[in-house]
Amino acid sequence: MSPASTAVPETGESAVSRIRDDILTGVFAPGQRLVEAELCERLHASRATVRAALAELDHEGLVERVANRGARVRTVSVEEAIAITEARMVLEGLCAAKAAENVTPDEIVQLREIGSRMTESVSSGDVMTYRSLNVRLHNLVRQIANQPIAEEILIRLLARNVRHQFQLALRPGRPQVSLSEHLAIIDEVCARHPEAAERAARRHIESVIRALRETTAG
Amino acid sequence: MSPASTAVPETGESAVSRIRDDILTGVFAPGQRLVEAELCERLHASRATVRAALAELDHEGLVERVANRGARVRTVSVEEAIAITEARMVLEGLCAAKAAENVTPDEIVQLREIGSRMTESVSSGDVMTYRSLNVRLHNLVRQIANQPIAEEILIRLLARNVRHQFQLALRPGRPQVSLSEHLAIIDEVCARHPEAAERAARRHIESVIRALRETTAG
DNA sequence: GATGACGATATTGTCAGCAATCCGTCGTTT
DNA sequence: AAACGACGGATTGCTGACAATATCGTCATC
Repeated sequence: MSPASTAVPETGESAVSRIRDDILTGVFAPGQRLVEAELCERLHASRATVRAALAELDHEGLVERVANRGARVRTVSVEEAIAITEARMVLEGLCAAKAAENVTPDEIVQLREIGSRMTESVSSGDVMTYRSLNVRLHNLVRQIANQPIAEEILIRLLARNVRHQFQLALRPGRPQVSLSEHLAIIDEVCARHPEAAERAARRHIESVIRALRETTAG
Repeated sequence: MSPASTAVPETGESAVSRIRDDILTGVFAPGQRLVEAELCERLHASRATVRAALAELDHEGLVERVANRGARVRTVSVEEAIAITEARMVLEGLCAAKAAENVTPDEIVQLREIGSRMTESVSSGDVMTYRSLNVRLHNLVRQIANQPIAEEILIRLLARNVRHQFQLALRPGRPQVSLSEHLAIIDEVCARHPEAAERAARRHIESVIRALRETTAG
C-alpha cells in the first residue's frame, strides 16, 4: 500500500503527502516553481525536510529538479503521457496475467461486484462513480497479481499522469468504450486465463492510448 | 543516459555513484548496515550529502531504509529477482517492439555487428566479452526504442539484481542458450517486425526466469 | 542599437550541532 | 527464575547558518 520507498521520516512523509496533494489537486500548477524556502513556510518544516520531500517527488516523477536551479512541477506532454501509458500497458498486462493465475473465489466475487456496479454507473451516467470504480478495479487486479515490483512501478506511472487520465474520463462516450474493455478483463481473470487476461488488459490500455492520441488531433 | 532522476547535485552525485559502485562491486555486502557517520568519513562528505545519497539509492532499490533505524544494503531474494525479471520481460518486449518500428539502416549495422561478435565470443568461450556485448545489445535496443520512461525503469530494475544476473552469466552452458535468443531479437528488430521482436525479447527473458528458478532448486 | 562583461540578488548545496528515537543492558520486583 | 521497567549508548531526524552557483539587471563598449 505504501506508495514507494521504505524510508518514512514521520514529518517528512506528511510533507511529501501535502506537496503531492497540492500538485495533484492543482494548487501548484504544472510548470510552477517550487522554492524550498516558500515550502518551508507553507509546511512549517525545515529545509532538510522539504528537500527530502522534493527528492521523493522527483523520484515519483511529479516534480523536476535541476542542479542549482531548483524544482518545478513537472509538465507532462501528451507524447510523454503516451509513453507512460505504453509502459503501463505491458505492466498492467503482466499483472492481469498474474492475477488470472492467483485469483481466489472470494476475489472473483469482488471483481464481479465491481463489474456490475461499473455497468450500473455507466447506464446511469454517473461518471465520477465509474471513475472511482475504475481505480478500485485496477487496484484490486494489481493486489491479486501479488507482484510488488510491477505494482510499485504502476502506481508511480499512474500518479504521473493523473491529469491526463482525468481529462480522458470526462470525454463523452469514453466510459461506454472502456466499460466493455474492463468487463473483458474481469471475465478473463475470473476464468483464470492468463494469456487472455493479458491481451484484454493490453487492449484496454491501447484504447486509452488511442484516446490520448486523439487529444493531439482535436 | 543519466541513470535516473534529474537532480544532479555535483558532489552529491559522486557520493551516490561511489556508494552505488561499492554496493555493486561487493565492497558493501548485501544486508550490511550503512551508517551515515561511517560513510561521511569514507566519502569525506557531510551527513546531508550521504543522507541524500542514501535516499537516492533507496529510490533505486539498492538500499533499504527504515525510519530511525538506518539503511542497509538490500538483499534481493530469488523470488524478488524473478518478480523484477518478470517486470523486465514485458518492458524489454515493449522496447524491442518500438525498436523494430524505429530502427535505422545505420542501427541495423550496429546490431548485426554486436550479433556477430557475440557469436564469436561464445564459440571462443570468452564469457566476459559476451557479457559486455549482452549489456551493449540491451542498451542499444533501448536506445533505438526511444522510450525514455521504459528505459529509465529498466535501468533501475537491472541495477537492482546485477548480482543475480552476474551469477547467471557464469553458469556453464548459459551463453549458448542465450546467444540464439539474442540473435532472434536482433533478426526481428532488423526485419522491422514489432510483434515478432516483442515475442523474441519475451522469450529471452522467460529463459532468464527459468534459469533463475533453477537456482532455487539447485 | 546590439552585445558582452560585471555585480547584486535570489536560491540551492553543504556543513556542524542539537534533539528525538531506538536497541541492548542492567537492576528491580513478583 | 522470569518479567518488567528504567538507564545508557548509538544512530537517525531536524534546525540554523554558511558557502557556492545561477539568474537578472546594469552599464560600458563596439
